[in-house]
Amino acid sequence: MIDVRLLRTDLEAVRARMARRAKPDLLVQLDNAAALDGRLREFAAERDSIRRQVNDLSKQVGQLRRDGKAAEADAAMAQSREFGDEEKGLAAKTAEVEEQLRQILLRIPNIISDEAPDGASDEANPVIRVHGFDGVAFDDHQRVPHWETGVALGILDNERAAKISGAMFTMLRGAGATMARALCQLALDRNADAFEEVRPPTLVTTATLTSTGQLPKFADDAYSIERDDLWCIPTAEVPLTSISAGEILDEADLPKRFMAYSPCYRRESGSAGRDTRGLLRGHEFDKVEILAYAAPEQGRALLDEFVARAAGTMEALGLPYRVIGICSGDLGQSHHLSFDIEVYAPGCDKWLEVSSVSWFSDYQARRADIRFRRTGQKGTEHVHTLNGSALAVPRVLAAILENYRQSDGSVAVPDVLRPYMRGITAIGPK
RNA sequence: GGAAGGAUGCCCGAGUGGCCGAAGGGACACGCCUCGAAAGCGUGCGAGGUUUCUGCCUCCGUGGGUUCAAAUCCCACUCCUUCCGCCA
Repeated sequence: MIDVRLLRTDLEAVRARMARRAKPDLLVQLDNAAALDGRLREFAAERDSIRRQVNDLSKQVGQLRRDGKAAEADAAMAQSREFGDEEKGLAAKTAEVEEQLRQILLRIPNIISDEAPDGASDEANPVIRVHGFDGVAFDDHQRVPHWETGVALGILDNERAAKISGAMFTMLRGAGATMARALCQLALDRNADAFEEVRPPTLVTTATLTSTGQLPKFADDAYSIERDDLWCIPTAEVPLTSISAGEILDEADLPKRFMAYSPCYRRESGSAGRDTRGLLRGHEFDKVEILAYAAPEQGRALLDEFVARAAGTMEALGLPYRVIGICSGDLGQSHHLSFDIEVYAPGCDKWLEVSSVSWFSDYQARRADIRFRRTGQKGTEHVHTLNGSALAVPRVLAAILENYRQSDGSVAVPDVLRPYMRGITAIGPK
């Protein structure tokens, strides 16, 4: 959530920056929030003054009792009781307005970085750079979609996945399953130099899913386990971000970095019928996520580092990729500045989004209440959070099945994966 | 699932209605001492809000309640520990 204080000190500036998201209703919500915040401050001042009088009178009652002045003590008690009643009425009004403000604030998106390009939708996202694609010719044997190759080689069995779990679930078999696991291992190993590996819970509380921004607005996108009031994580970003929820960190410990392999669960409620074939979009998939808590001034450089790490892994895998800048109209609710990495899959002739790397400024940290203290200084500030996919398995796997398909129909295993694949160098028909 | 005990500041820990935002210790910071360090001594040391008048308000797991007054009493919940049951 954004800092309410900005609405008091700089409402016009916030409005101007929020306008770039091209959602007119947002500006109305900003005004509403500012107004509610103003009322709340009046209530607070009033309450403080009542509390003060009650506190004073209560102290007097104690003293008067000790001095044996019963009549005066009773008078003070009566007076204090009146203040108490007044306070109760005020507290009820305050609670109501607080809740109204909270509900609005939870739905107001993050302030966009000035660096994010203007644009209405993903179609306006600029290509920042392309690697391994320009001028490269793809052979006919690479122009086979992975769902055909996968079935032919017996490593992709979505038909049975559907029998087991329904549509949009995938099942990898044999060398396909091995390669999926190898990709995770590769991504973890490539980032182990700087990130602590975590194996987090993948079922989380409502509070945890709210901290990262999925709730309350995007409840339909997540699987919920109502009986136990738990949610399936859509990404390891969710539990990793909440590791230090409610904690105050030392500046010296920043940036604090975590990485995690986890399954990810998504209802894909808004995308029924899109990319349903093969491995492009499933309800459950594996991903390795990298994440950092940072001091604000560290954020921008870390964002570049994260992009470089994700891109470096694609390069190591020998996949053509490009880096995309996310424009103002396409930036997610919690995002301050983001880049996507897409790999080219010649078989389906598509650029597949395999990584999204984002800087959230203090938006998530404020929701999760993660702060840090600067060395030798009093007070605290919210940290900045960043995260990105180090590697999203299914689409990378799809890209490998297409880019590495040989003329005989087999698929060569990229060199960097071979150590993780029990010596398999190529996947041939069974 | 059943039973018992517990949750206090960065950590440990005292505190069963007013004099408690909270003893004491540790850690940490600064100063003294020292060639330097350790030890000693002194000072400081939770967070947030409001204000700038260093005053006021809030926070002792969370949420409610009782009271003139709650860390302290009552209720509910959450989490932790131990034991039993169950079970990978």
